[in-house]
Amino acid sequence: MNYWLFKSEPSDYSFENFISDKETCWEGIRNYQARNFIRDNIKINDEVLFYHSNISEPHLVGLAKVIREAYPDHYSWNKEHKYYDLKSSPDNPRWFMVDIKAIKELKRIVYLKEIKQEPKLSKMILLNNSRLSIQPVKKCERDLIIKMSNN
DNA sequence: GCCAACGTTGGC
DNA sequence: GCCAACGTTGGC
Repeated sequence: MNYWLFKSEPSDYSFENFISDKETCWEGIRNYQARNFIRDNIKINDEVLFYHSNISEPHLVGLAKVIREAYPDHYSWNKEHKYYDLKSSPDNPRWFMVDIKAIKELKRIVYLKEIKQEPKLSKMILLNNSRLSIQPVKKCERDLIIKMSNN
């Protein structure tokens, strides 16, 4: 099993929204690196750490798991939709998505500030490529974050 | 709201 | 294939 971090702007889609939906498709990824993770690496039952970005105190808020592997992001050929991309089509989809299911809120929110203060987490992509919205997390990193959320 | 970092686009 | 211009992300 692999671990991932998914970012979401809470004004757009918060973990609370996700909990009430129970499940969601992760549409709208329009970055090739993130797309490749979705298409090639994210597998059923992988765990997802849900991150709230672009707010005053960015933080990890909850856990989810993957319930459906890559399939074409059909919003990409919907002209009405904000995620429309004219170079994507049903015959030749450029963008993909997965479905995830909410597991639970973390017992306690873990702030970006705390992650920055923990030397063992200094290699996290979160701290080194702040723009990647889907990123792999090492098991040891994930375990430490869970431990922090339990304290 | 600002702006640094960085990915993408497109002219050459 | 280079690289300037541009757009977006996301921390602050």
